[in-house]
Amino acid sequence: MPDNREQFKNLLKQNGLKVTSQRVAILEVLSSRPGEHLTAEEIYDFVRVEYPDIGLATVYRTIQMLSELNLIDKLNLDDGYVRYEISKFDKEESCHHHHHLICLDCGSIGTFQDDLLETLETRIKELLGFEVVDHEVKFFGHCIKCRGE
Amino acid sequence: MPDNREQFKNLLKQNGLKVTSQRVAILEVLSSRPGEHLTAEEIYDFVRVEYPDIGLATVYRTIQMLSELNLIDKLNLDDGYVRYEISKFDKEESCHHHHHLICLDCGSIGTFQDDLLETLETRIKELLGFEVVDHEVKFFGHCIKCRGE
DNA sequence: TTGGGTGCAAAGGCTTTGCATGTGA
DNA sequence: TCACATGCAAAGCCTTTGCACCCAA
Repeated sequence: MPDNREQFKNLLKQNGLKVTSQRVAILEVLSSRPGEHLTAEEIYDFVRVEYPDIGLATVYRTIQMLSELNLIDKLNLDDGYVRYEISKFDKEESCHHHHHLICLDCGSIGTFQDDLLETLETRIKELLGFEVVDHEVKFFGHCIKCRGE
Repeated sequence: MPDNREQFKNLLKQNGLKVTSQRVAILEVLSSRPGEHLTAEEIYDFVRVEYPDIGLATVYRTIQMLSELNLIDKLNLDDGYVRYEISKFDKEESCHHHHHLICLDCGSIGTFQDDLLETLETRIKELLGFEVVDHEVKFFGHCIKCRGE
């Protein structure tokens, strides 16, 4: 998406960051795979197809930057890898992330959008005085495919 | 709690594991600090007060075992440490864990028990055919203490 | 020109593993 | 006795960092 790419370049400039081919390529890899949850190593492998000379350290550094710019979301499944996916919203609006449905059988990662948690967050604020600004929800279970088998 | 300690010893025996003073001591440390979320290193430091000769590897191995026996729960805050706390239920009943309220200001970790998520889980099953068996929920925000300051 | 970015390799830091010794049952 | 558990140290493994070179602006 050339439009998004322009937005990205502007965002970099706005933050005093330089537009490099590596950064564009890494965002491109993530943008072209929405819903996939890639590890740094996997991103590295995808980017190397176009940029064989890129270093893994650059991937890590760019990932960190993209995360701070809220362009990508982190997902930790406690398997030793941190995974990343492109955010649905480019700006840092008060967007609550979707929930992840992790299949214990095949390892697939589904998603689910819901606003029921806001009820919960209101209740937490009323009962405990804790003001929620973000949340992270993971559901573990069996996906429809694995249940059928 | 001498009663819980007996239960623990029996559980070990039932699983063909030996009752050692190190294992008892480690569970004791976690049992006596409910609601605290200790790293392996912290557990190690506490246990060493009574057992100065214990090895860090033993702590890691015991933690893993306790986790498999569902006696302790894992908590990952993505800060490089995995934390552990004693489970509320000794047996592996269908107990859904409590939610964690993580203060972005002071780092304190509160908890919240709720069953609203079951509604959500029912909806997920109906809409997507995904059968939830466990979940993990973290809320990030500002605790009542930090909000007052 | 010039300060941030990159690649490479080395270092970091939590966790796991190998192995000889120790110890519950 | 003997299989499992422990301690110590080394190895693993993902990630970060140092540094010289490079390149957008």
